[in-house]
Amino acid sequence: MTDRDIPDIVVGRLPRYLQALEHLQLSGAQTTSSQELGEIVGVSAAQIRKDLSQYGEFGKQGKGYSVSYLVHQLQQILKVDRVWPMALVGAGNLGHAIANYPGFGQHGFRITLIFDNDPVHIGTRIGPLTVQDSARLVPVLREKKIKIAMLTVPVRAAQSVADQLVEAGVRAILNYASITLSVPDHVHVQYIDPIIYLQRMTYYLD
Amino acid sequence: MTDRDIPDIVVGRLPRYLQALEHLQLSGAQTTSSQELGEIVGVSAAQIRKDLSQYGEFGKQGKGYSVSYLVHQLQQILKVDRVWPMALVGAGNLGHAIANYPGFGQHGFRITLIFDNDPVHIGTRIGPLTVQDSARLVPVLREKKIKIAMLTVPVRAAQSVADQLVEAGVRAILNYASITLSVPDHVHVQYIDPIIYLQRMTYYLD
DNA sequence: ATGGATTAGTGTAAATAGTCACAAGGATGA
DNA sequence: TCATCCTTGTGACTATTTACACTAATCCAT
Repeated sequence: MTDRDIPDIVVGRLPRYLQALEHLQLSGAQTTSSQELGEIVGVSAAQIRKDLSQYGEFGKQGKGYSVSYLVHQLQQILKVDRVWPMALVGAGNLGHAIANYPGFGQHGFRITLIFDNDPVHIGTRIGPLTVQDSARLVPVLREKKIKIAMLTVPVRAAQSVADQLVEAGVRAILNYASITLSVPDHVHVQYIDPIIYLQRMTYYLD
Repeated sequence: MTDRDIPDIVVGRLPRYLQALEHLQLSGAQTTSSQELGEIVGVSAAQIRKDLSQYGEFGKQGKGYSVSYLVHQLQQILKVDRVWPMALVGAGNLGHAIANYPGFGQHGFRITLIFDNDPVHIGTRIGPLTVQDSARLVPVLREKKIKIAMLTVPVRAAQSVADQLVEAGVRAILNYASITLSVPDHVHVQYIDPIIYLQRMTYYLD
């Protein structure tokens, strides 16, 4: 079902479909169509149908898609039909904001560990968690079998922390530091850098 | 020079080249090559040469690129060779973290206005700025000719705030709310939603 | 029941993006 | 000076992605 040869660009759209479907669900919609969904996410109806057809037949001709069923299917495809424990490395300003953001838990992503290398932060509490010393990062992540980590450390520390995450068996890194990380092929990295996005938009301004 | 028919996907890579070049600059490098740059950002050397060739000839055969010259050129192309005043709408947790992040200023993006509609926040200070009532958003942004805004409001408010931003003449929105915004063609939107990125990675996990 | 309207899934064509390989320009060292 | 080594810029080619158009299934109003 989830063959590896489905292009990454298709995979990248699935979470946006899911997001829109969950909003539809909240607003009480029972069914939707590729047309409607496409208008919400700004993608052509044909594109959505083709993307979904990579994984099966989820709709009914003449009727559309059952919202709850499609939500369920997409959750399975994206493997978010379970709870993912995550580690957060970096307990600075951004780290705190992220640790306190309820959206992760609402979508099955649970921050279970927070690390920092600064003695000022180590031992302090953020919500229900205590900030641990980064020195113990590798053994702890290994033992807890953590597969996902978020990186909110300064640029100068990012690559070295990433190396440790890889060593600890982490397979997915959400990187907030403004640097391209070098990791093995089996590790996935996604970048969140507001500057990059802003520069991408100023290009089009006068 | 900056023709509109240069594909968006090319434009999207330019900020990453610039980021890498600025790091090279900090580490003291005088020149670089498409080869080296490609290794840093994880893109083929030919891709980089082709992307840059859309805008001119910036390198020297046999020698490579002058780092500082290419930085300068990319800054011009991306229009970040100036200071952009920005508005921040939403003074919650995330809004505070963003307002206090020094990276924006370091790259020529200056947050000059902060808005919120919650009386709890209105009037409070964040750094040198006072949080203003969202009710005054449109006239104030118009008067100050603000072209870029960052959105850190709850999902339920995001579209309505976006509509106001458009009305106020904003041309670029960096949206942190997990919803696809509907805006006119002349307004650019970039999305920062960690859940989307995480789901994109869990797909590839076991 | 029936005809018209709707909508999914899909094969094919078109458009877009990326890779490759090479000519040409410039640097370097004997 | 001249031969060799680098590295850019680019045209041709390949691969990928998107759009289009059509069939078949379903719904709904009459």
